Amino acid sequence: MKAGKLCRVYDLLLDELGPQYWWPAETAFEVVVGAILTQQTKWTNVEKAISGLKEHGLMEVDSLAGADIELLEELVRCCGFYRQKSSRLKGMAAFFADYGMEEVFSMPVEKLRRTMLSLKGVGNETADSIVLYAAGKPKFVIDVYTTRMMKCIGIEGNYMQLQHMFETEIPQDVDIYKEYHALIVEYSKAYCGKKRCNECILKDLDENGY
DNA sequence: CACCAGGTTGACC
DNA sequence: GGTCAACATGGT
Repeated sequence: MKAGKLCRVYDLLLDELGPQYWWPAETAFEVVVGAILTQQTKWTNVEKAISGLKEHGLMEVDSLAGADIELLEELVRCCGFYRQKSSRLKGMAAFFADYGMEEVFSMPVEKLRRTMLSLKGVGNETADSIVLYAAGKPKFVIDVYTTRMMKCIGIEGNYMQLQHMFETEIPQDVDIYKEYHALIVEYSKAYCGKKRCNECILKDLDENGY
């Protein structure tokens, strides 16, 4: 890609794993729903909830906004935090029903980010996932895997610091942002335990000439 | 049986 | 402006 450390890591991850083509979803709205559901739970649980929502015709703005809260709780229970997630999904849908998803997603990146952050249940990571993967705008998503991997190659910082670093050191490209985040997650899940985190990435960089 | 998962929130320094 | 328990289920 280029010469910086972050670019070399990207090249290594892409070579080892190949493109991931995130986010797995049929529609932009499904990305938003998945982004809330996947918080602190495994994706397999989210898939179950999503298929249940689809079976009940709730994977669309208006129907989800008007859904019965007890039915929602039942459908998303497999994702944990079901009381919070059910009401937050409904609140999110109500917001998009009011303002229109097209209208909202056409806002400039930073304004869209702030708007998403104003929703209950949407913090930094979820907001950025929505901006990048649902609205298709350039925002780099930081998560626990990213923080851990950066720490292991000698880079520490809070969410906004790490995000700023990524956004200034790699090309500002939506597809690269999408792939990079996905690659970090998949690499971490595949090769790195909770403790010995990403020690291996340093070895890989050296041994493979990145 | 203990621990973790593609976090966020509100309370409290 | 940081830290921390609470939120909850399902898999290993």
